[in-house]
Amino acid sequence: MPRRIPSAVSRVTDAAAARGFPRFDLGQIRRGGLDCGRIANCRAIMRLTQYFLPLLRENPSEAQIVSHRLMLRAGMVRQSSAGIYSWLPLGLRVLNRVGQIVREEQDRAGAQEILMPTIQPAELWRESGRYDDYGKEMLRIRDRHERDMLYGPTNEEQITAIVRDAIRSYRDLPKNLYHIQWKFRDEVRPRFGVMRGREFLMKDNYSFDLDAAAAKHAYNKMFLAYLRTFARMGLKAIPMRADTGPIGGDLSHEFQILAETGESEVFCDRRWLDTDILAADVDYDSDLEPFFRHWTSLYAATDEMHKPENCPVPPEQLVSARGIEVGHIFYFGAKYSKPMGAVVTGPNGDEVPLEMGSYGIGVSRLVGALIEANHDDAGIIWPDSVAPFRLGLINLRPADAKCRAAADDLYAKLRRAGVEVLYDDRDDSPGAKFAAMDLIGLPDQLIIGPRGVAAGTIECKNRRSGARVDLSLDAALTRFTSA
RNA sequence: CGGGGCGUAGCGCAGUCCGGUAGCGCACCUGCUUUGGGAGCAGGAUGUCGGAGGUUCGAAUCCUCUCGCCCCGACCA
Repeated sequence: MPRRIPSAVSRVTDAAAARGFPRFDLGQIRRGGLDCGRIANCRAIMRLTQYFLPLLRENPSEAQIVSHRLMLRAGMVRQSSAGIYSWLPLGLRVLNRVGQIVREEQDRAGAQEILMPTIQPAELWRESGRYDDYGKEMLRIRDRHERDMLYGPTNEEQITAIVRDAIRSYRDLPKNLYHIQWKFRDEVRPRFGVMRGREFLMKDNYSFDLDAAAAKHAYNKMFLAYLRTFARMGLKAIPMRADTGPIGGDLSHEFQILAETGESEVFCDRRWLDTDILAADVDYDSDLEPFFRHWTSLYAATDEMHKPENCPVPPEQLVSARGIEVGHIFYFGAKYSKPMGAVVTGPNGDEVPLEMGSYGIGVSRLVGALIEANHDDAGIIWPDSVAPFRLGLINLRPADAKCRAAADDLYAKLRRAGVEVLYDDRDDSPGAKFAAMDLIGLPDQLIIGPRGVAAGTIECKNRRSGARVDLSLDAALTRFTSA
């Protein structure tokens, strides 16, 4: 690179550094030593005077349940039509966070990410026989050539077609492919905001194995991955024996979060309430059957699967509650591979239909479910792992030069350290700022005001506990940059 | 898809029964004063009353049709 260009760049980065952006070392970037994701993040607007955060003071009349109300009030989403939403900056950050945790745990479990289309040809669904079965929930579209298309409600057919065309031998197995993509199901009655939308973001994956034993291992891997995924979000999602529904198949578990606003009735052993579902770290390549048996030994079943007359749990030990379904896994063998001709040549030369499973996580639904599980009267309380920003920084008196200097300085240092901090630098009354920050629910708040600045301290408030502590600016910085 | 409810300013609502120049609170704009839990004063802007048709001298209001949204149920990640 010519010499004079880096100097021009360095002037730019000097100016950027003065505004709180990190100074980029081009050499370091070229050597791959600087995380480009972090650079992009550091460029993002995080000042409330510039950020698009349309807060609502009152509850919109169309929103009835708490997560829907709070998502609208906190400027996370706006409704476009029934069950269809636009995601605004704050909401999109959470959606991406949730998606990223799902992605990391899928990758860890050995699944590989792909991206399939939202629009699918009807032909594929005629092959599996589901085109007529699926009914009015499938949004059918006709293109300009009068070809029948559809907006995918799920992707079993699509993935089966991809795999059958690409995989010939049992040596190519196992495979597990996932994507995170928008789906559409034309629900008769969408409700509960993003938790029961018509358009929704879902992670779905599909496992392909040679025989039932290998397929069960794939199922167990996903079972484990799901426990880990939800635990990382601070959610207790109980695996429950479930009906296989229109996907079909032999074995199925739903992962349910207990919440008053859950849409279905679920039953489980009382001991689940005290069970801590850890983000278990188990070797995915080991025999997972003992693990699976352990986590399915305590009774838990959805309404359709629960039969009071032969329930193994005595009534006094049984809990009946409402559940939000955030994940669903299926083992269905050759249900799709057989009619669609997805076969491999086995070890002894026979053609064998692939043994398949499919696994879903409602990514957009989880955002609502997370709020159902984490809020109080003042607003949302984000778990750290999914919070749109780690910190909120409030400058109570932007017009005061000392407050401004202290807040700008802290903001710049936090940004430089890669901390995601939403900075309320607006000229507004203190009460309004406190209320806004509580509403959007960032895990911790740093509050800078004339009182503290005079004493050389800022206040640090934890959103969940409400605990407040006065810290020096340096101590506050260390607290959130040293972890 | 059955049953119910609601569409009036960005949000929350009154006005509709009983037709007569479209209102209130918050938010917004301007100015001044304020500033540690949704500030005060003064001034200002904002509407095809969901849409179409009809009745009438005159319709947010009455009649007909229609669209949208919400709730309960059935259904669903």
